[in-house]
Amino acid sequence: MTAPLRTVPTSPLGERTADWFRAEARDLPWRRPDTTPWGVLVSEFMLQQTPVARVEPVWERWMAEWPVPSALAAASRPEVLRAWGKLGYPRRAARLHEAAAAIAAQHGDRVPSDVEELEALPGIGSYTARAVVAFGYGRRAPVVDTNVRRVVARAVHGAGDAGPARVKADLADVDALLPRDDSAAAVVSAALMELGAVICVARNPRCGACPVHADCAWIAAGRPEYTGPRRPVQGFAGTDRQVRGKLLDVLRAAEAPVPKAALDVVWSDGPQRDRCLDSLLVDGLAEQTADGHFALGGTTPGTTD
DNA sequence: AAGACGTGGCC
DNA sequence: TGGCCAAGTCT
Repeated sequence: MTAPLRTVPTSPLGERTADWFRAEARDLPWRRPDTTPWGVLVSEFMLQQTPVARVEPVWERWMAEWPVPSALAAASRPEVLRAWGKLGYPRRAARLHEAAAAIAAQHGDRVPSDVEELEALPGIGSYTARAVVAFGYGRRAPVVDTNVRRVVARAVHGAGDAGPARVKADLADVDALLPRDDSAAAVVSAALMELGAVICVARNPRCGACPVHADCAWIAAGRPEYTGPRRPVQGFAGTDRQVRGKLLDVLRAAEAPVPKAALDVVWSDGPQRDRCLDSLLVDGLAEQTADGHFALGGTTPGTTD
């Protein structure tokens, strides 16, 4: 091999993180070499705002039951919601169900490998689209999630934490860390996320074990504390979110449609309860049967025309 | 463009 | 104990 005429711009940060990742990456089921892009897509839906440990068992069962998009598309909405279990944010399950139907019907049962096509699917935004391109197809794509934003904020910018998203600038920051080569870039993308997930964590980062501590702008600056604006922590107790959760919990456990009285017992505030039940109907997570009972369900993809 | 949207574990 | 946090998306 001849040496390149011009030095390829490389990032020590990206390369060292990738080396560390190749040696230390967690053995997660969706990282197995035989995982399909569909398996990656399912994992990304489940991992949105949800810890790895809770996702693992659900992902295993899900992929055994629905190994291809068309299989999920053929399932009923109640089946899908029960399989989702208590992962949280059940609208994700509904959107994954709808995305599967679209992939089966419009993409020949093959998960798109193009960012724009992916983002056109329900429940898939900037992060998930690029994660599928990188981890499902081994292609170069800047993957920006909360972990990566924190790593970049610290290691590159020397700040204590990331602050509010700056979508374009964040993408550019990460893009600058990726090598040109597709598969090498995909490894760096996974590696940056892993670093943020296990080493460069939000509280008590493990800088002593960090593969890039020598290149870290935050350490160089003396690990200054983050002073910028914090996203307000969302309350939960007493919110519609909690009530919806309780309602759905009853419907998930029920083998047959339940009378409204079975739902009334989970929350004493009547108006709030009714509002939440209605929102579940609107979201396609619950449905009312002809005899006025309630059940898991709602719009099933493919049944409308 | 803030705020809604579940659930549970950790310190 | 209770705030904080966990691979976001949508409106």
